[in-house]
Amino acid sequence: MGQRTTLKDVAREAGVHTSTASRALNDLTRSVVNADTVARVLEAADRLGYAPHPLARGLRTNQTMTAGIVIPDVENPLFGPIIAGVESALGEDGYSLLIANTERHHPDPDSVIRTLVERRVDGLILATATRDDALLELLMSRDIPIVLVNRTTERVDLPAILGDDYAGIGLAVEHLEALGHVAIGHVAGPQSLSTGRERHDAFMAWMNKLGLVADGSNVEEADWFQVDPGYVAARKLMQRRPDLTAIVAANDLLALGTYKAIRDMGQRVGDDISVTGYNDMPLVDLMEPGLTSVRVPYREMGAEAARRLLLNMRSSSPEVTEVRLTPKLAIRGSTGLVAT
Amino acid sequence: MGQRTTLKDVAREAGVHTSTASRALNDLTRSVVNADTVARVLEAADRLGYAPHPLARGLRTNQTMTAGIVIPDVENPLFGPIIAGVESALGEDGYSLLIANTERHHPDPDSVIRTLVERRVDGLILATATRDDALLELLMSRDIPIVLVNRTTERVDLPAILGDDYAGIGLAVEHLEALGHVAIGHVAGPQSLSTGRERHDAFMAWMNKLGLVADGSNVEEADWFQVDPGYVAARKLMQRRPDLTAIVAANDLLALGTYKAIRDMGQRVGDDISVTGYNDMPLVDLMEPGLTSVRVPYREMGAEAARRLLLNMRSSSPEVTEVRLTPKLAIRGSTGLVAT
DNA sequence: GTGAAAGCGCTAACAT
DNA sequence: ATGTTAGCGCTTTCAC
Repeated sequence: MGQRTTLKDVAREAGVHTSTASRALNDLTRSVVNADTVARVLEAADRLGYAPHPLARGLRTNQTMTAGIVIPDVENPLFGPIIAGVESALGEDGYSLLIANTERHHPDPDSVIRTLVERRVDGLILATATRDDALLELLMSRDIPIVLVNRTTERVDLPAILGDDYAGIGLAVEHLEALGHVAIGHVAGPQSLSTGRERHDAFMAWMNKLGLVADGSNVEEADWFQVDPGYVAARKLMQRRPDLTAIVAANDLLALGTYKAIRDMGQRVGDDISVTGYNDMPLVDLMEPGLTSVRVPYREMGAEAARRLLLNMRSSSPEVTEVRLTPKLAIRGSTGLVAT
Repeated sequence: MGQRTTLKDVAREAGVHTSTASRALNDLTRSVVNADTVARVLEAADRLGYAPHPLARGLRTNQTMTAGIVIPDVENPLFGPIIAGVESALGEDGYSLLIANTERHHPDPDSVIRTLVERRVDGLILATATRDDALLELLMSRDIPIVLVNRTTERVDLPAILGDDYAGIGLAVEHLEALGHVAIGHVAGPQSLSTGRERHDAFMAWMNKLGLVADGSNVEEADWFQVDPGYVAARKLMQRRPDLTAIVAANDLLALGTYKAIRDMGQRVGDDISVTGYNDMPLVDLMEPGLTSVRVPYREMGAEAARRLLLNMRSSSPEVTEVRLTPKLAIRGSTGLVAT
């Protein structure tokens, strides 16, 4: 109830000056203090249940010991694991996580980041595909360490922790090819997003690599990473190329839209036309048939981003490496041997 | 790059003392300052891009302008909307949100909350079912305003924003009864969680209210809110009561487990046995058949919790009201007329 | 209506 | 090895 115990209380209790108590409590300066003074201070701190005031400390040291994460859409289940990974890795170093949600159609998405900056976060993790605007300038001019996660942008000289979409799409295409599929189509995501574009490019590259035909007629772009756009795109694709026996979708929602389109055309998913998704979202294993999907280690991605951020916050010459995490393929009923 | 502009800079620029600048910048004290002095200060602040240092201010005012939210499992898609609602409502009042994840099987779940308390959050939203331990004492002794969200506990004198499970289960049972179902079973959630218990009690109450038999033989408890425990419980239930034509599951995952069990026994979901879920998670509409489910306004729940918290942080006599938000029923293919 | 001065709790440069 | 002192940037008495 009453006042919280301060360093002064601890110092008085241990019979030393506050500065000595401060030094004794700090790992880095402890060595300079007499061993049994340290013991006395620690004991007093412990007994009084002392916890340093983060604001006072931060004001002095110019660090808040918080990082911020900017999420484009917290309601997307994708970000849960990322947040969990970030929070957990930051926590190990005593950092806390401030969360900011940039809803779609947010009036001023930048204000969200600005708020974080004004909060004096020590670092920032951006899960938003950052566009090339003044915002990045602001951030970099403030010398706030930044790590991108999941999506990246063109222009940047920023560290990014990403899924290896090239490898992931490769898993899907190779799996289909091994099942005998030759006429394989791609329901692509919006090419304005790095994930959409990269998966598309990877698809083309793998098709070529495996000697399969990819002339552009077997690709259709969806407007948005959602079920309905996936349905629309898949329909177009199948009407143009009725010979396709397999479709690689750029994410799970597009794949589920593709399910619908396949059924609409009187075909069976997995038997007549194989489908693969991307992300392995919760519940896609329970669809009928279960969706074969590329699983991206999102939690690990978040943790890795946090670790990179911690490193760069400490270092004066931050590394800008791009890390690609290796995905796995979860094979289920939506893919099967090519119909003969 | 260089130093950030401080209040001192603004004051100098406006030709006034820092204290005057402070008063001019603060909504509450502005009235006491000469109108054109205010204008001069505001202009200077604007021109210099001044943003107050939250740590300095917080140290002085003893407020951090942050709230914390404790989530039992960020990876559960349920919490995305809650977080979004909280963050958005807090943001409107200038508060930021610190997130803390208590994974299941976390070695020391309390340490998570303790961290938040040491961070001096101004308020706390708990989405965890708080057990009756010393922790709550700590929190209440610190006079930190708390709001529970989604789950509640027995003992407490704490405000809580919850779904109206009684009404929600009522929607499901009445819907089934209207379809002609009489022999209705319940796959219950863990009775140790408030949601599990409340939905169970609501089920019994509604069955009685509608004059349907609920003798306990038509209820089976699942160990955990997951698909497999749901499967196990549903199987047991159907073996004991082969006459059931409908099953109300305590959440969507249990309902999907029930799907499996129904199929295992050679029956068809929706045609032979109707199933309802609870929560209306993403993708359950795309299951085959689409799951009829009780939709809880989680985003609104989060927003409401944040608003209550803001109120209680301001007030010296916090309200401890419990708010129940009204759910809706999303009707899909998993429920149909009783087989004749 | 405005300025002067103190102080929130801590750390760090300087002195001893 | 410890104490003294100053100050991070702000708000808020208290004077005038």
